[in-house]
Amino acid sequence: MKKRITLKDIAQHFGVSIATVSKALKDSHEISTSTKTKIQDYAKSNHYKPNVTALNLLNKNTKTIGVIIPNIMNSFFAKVFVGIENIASEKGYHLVSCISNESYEKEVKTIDLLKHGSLDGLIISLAEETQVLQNYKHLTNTLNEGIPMVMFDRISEDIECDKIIVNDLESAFQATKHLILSGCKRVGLISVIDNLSVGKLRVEGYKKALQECDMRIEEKLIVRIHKNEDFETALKIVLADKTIDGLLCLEESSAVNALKLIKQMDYKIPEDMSIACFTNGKLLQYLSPSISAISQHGKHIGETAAKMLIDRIENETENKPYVTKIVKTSLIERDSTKKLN
Amino acid sequence: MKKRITLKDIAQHFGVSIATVSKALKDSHEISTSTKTKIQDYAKSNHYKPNVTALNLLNKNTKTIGVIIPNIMNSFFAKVFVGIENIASEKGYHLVSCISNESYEKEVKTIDLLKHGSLDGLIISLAEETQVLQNYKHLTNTLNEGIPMVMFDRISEDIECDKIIVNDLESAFQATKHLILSGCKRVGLISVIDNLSVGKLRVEGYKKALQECDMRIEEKLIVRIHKNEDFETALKIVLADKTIDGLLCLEESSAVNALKLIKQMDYKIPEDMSIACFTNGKLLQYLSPSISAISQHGKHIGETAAKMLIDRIENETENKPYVTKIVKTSLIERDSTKKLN
DNA sequence: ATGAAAGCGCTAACAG
DNA sequence: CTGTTAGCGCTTTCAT
Repeated sequence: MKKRITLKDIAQHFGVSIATVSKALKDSHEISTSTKTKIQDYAKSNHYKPNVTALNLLNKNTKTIGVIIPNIMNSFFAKVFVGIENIASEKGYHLVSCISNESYEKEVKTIDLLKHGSLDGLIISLAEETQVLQNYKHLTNTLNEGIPMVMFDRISEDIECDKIIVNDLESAFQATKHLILSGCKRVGLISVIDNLSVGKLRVEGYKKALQECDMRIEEKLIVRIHKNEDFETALKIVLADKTIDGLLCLEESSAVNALKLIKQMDYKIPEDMSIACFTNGKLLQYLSPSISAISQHGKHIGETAAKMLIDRIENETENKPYVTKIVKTSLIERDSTKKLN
Repeated sequence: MKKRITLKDIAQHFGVSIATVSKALKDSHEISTSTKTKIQDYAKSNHYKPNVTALNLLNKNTKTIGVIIPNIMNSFFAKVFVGIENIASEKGYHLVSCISNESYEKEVKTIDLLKHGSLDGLIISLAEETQVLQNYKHLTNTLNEGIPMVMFDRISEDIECDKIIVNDLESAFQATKHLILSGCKRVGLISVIDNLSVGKLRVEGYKKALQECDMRIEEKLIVRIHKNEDFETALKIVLADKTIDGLLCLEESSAVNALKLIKQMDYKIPEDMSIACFTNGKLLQYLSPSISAISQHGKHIGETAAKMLIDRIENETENKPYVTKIVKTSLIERDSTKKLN
């Protein structure tokens, strides 16, 4: 790397002290106009740029936020990331971003790498594996070391920090009710995220809706599909029961997969089967039929998370109590749950 | 932020010098075993972590790579990002990531923010606006300041650095030929990216294929739709010509949009109209019919870019000539271009 | 108006 | 074996 020009270089060039140069470049009144202009001109034409690392060392902050996301190919997380980036860049913060890839080990390693002083704060959504293991030591340690943290979506009650989530239970409740109101008599649930906190909450919301509508909760209608299991097989087993006429999928990809398979099985949608799902990805509106979905407002979540964190970083003295913000989802009704006349 | 423990703190605690502590923690042979163990134990139980900023200042590197991407919601860029992240984290580099949002100004601002010393290298794909303005001063400056850079996909010939691209021209050529071989007599082209270098190359490839097949190149079959123009209107104007029976879309979203509209116009696909497009997003395989697409192997591009950059960073002395790597795309044939019997 | 000195946290050469 | 010193690039008192 070509050596960058420093204050020292400029000082030597003019035979003045480093302090003078520093002040001159800051337009300090302590320095005579003539020295100031000659130094400023020289600095400019030689592309002097202050060394951020040195400033960080001095100021003990880095204007950098760490972002740990399970999977950027997931449209919800991508949207959150966009939101975080919006606010961060607006407020002059850098984003050091990592993809945990749902791995506990990667998450731990990443945090370890990040927190060694190069970071003012952290925004994180837990890896699936971490939620399964429920081992949060890497996070509590980070907090104990005084690094502010905001968790979103996949959080843990056991960690004391600011959080931002959606009303998962209620959203599932509403979506299920929507399916029932659109004519479904027997609604199944498909979860490939039963390991996640949000997955469990959504199941509860589903159950609550059934209860409220005086429909029986049948465990066999709740299909939990894990990583190593075959989606198609699992789906077909449930759908052997031909009275099922509605499906709540707890995330986008299982809805898309289900739609494809169900169409192949010669169901008509929504006539024979209605489908709704969580996470309003771009995909859903283009499918035939388009799929009704719960929008989690990812961008807004990201923006809020960034604001909360930056607020925490910049007002550390205040010692505000931790808050958990809840973002209300929106149900976007599409053809897959069209009411039949 | 709670104050982190430093070498100085440890030194004071034991009444030894900072240097001794530093060496002890490095398990230096210069230090007696007893001092080493007591210092190491104390450091461990007090969660001593070296201050990375101080080390960066000392070593004049940051183990940090800047990544500037036009839009993370685009599946190609998301895949590239995943690839970059893979390699970077494997080699112990952080990623400072920014989304330019296709804006020249954001790109310039970002680079300005990043390059002031907190960054060992940069990976970038140009914003659309930047490619239109063809103003690359922010990039050439960065290079002149000795910061290694790798450009991918949306590059400029005017910038001297390592690059990695796909064979856009040839890919379009092959896709067009594929449309023709599957029975199309008159192939239109839809470009919403005519501003981009890659867009222009793809048009050339399309033309080349027509020529080779002795088909006339008709400018009116080449639809260039810009940001402020209405996609639907533009598409319908071309499709007033009912003899068009094939469509090459230069990126994913226009293919998806076109499919939807064309289906609404009661075309049968692929019987009446075949469609192929660039960028193999997750969407395409789930549409009815599924759309044939050119995979640009984003993840591989990302990995390659990261490797090239890190190589450049870690072997700066060598002064290797700049290379442009070309990644070969793959055409994934799906139902939208099924050959008719 | 300018400069000397201390210090941010750490390392490394050199002394003792 | 341990300590002193200088220095990475910069800012900020405090002298002069």
